[in-house]
Amino acid sequence: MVRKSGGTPRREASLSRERIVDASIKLLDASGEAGLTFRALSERLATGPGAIYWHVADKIDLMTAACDAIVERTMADIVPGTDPRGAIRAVALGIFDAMAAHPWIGSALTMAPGQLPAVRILERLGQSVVALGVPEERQWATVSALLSYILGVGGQNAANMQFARAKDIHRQAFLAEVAATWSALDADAFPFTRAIAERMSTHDDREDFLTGIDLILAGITSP
Amino acid sequence: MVRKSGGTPRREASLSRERIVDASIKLLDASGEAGLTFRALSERLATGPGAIYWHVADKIDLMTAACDAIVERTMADIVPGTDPRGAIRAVALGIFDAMAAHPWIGSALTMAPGQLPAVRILERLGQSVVALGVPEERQWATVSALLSYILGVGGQNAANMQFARAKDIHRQAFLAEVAATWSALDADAFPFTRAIAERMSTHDDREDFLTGIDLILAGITSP
DNA sequence: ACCTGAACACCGTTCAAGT
DNA sequence: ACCTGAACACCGTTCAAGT
Repeated sequence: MVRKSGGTPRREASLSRERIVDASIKLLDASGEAGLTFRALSERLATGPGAIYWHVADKIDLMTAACDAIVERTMADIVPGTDPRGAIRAVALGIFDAMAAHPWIGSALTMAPGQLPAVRILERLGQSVVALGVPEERQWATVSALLSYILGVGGQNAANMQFARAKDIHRQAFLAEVAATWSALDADAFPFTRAIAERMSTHDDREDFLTGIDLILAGITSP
Repeated sequence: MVRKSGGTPRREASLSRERIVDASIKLLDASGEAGLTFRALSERLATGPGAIYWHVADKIDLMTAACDAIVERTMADIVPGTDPRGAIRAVALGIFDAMAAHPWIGSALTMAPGQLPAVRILERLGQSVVALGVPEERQWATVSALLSYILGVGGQNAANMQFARAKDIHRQAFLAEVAATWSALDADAFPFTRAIAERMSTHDDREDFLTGIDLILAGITSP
C-alpha cells in the first residue's frame, strides 16, 4: 500500500477521519444527538478531545460527515430502476427507512443545508425529475419541493424521537400522549385537531409519508 | 382588577411569563437561537437566571412559548376567505413570511412536535382540507403532508440563516457560496446539481415555496 | 408566592507542549 | 505530522436562602 505521505504504514489503532466518523455513528445510534460529545468520543477512541480536531473541523463537520456516510450507503443500496416515478419513491423511502434506523440524520440533514448529504438526495431526485419530463424552468421548484418535504418529515421524526428519549418513553407512548393532549383541546377552536386525534393511532407513518410523495408526484404530472 | 391570588396589584416591573416571552422574542430576533440564553435573558430582565424558572419549565418550553406567540399573531392576521384553496395558500404564505421575519421559529416548530404552535397551523390547514372535500380516511395524510412540507422549508430556512450568521455573511452571499460549491462537484456524479447551480440565483424562495404548496394542492384534487 | 445568585455538571473549542 | 490534556469561556439547571 503506497501513501504519498510516506512509507510507514499506519498503526491500526491510529486516528483517522474514518475511524472518528464510525465511532460517532455508533455513539449517535446508541444515545442520540446528545450522546455525541467530544469527550465521549475521545474516550471511546482512547485519545484526548484535542486530537479529534486534527481530523475534523468542528461538531457540525463531524455530524455532517456521519450523516453523509449513512446517506451514501442508502443511495448506493437503491437499484436504479427505469421508471422515474418509481425511482423517486425508492429514494424517498430509502431516506425514510434510514431515518427510522438513525433518527439523528434528520437534524443533521437540516443542520447542513447545501452540504454533501442533502446534495446526494437532491441529485437523485433531480435526475428522476428530468427523466419525468418536467420543463427546465420548473425543475428547481419541483426538486426543491420534494426535498423540503422529505427533510420536513425527517426533522419531525428526529424531534419526536428526541422528545420520547428525553422522557424515556417509546415512540408509541409518545404518540398516545400527543393524541391525549389534542383530545383535550378547546372544542370550538380546534375541531379538526380533536377529530383527527382519535384516528391518529390507526395510521402508519411510512404509508403516510409515501402518500405525501405521491401527492407531490401527482401534482407534478397534473395539468 | 381582581386576582384570585390576592388583592395586591403587581408592580409593573415584576416578572411574568408574558414579559419573559416578550424579552425572549427580542433576543431571538436580534441574535438568533444562540442569542437566547438564561443569562442574557435574566440580564435583560434585571433578575437572576433562577427567577425565570419560576415562570418557565425549561428552555424548550420558553422557545415553544415564544414561537407560539408569533404563530398565534400570524394566524390571527389571516383573513378567513371562503375558498379553501386560497385559505391553505394564505396560511402557508403567512408562516413563510413569519419565518422570514423570525427565522428561529423554524427550528422551534420542529423542536416541539405536537405542541401548540404546530397545532395552530395543523388546525387551519385541516379545516380547509375538510372544506376541500377530501374524504375522511385521507385527511390526516393530506394535512400531514402540507405541514411537513411547510416545516421542512422552515427548517431549511432557519438552518440557512444560522449558517450565514455564523459566518457573518448575508443570505445572498451564502446562496452564492452554495452555488459555487455545487458547480465544483464531480460532473459525472452530480450532473443535475451542477446544472441547477447556475440557475439557482434567478429564483425567488417565496415563489418556489408557493409552487410546492400548489403541487401538493394539485395532487390533492387530481384523480 | 416569588426572587436571588452561587454552585453544579456539563458543553465545544483552543493551545502550549510533547513525540 | 499528529497527539496530549489542561484550560477557557461558556451553557442549562438546581437549590438553599432570602423577602
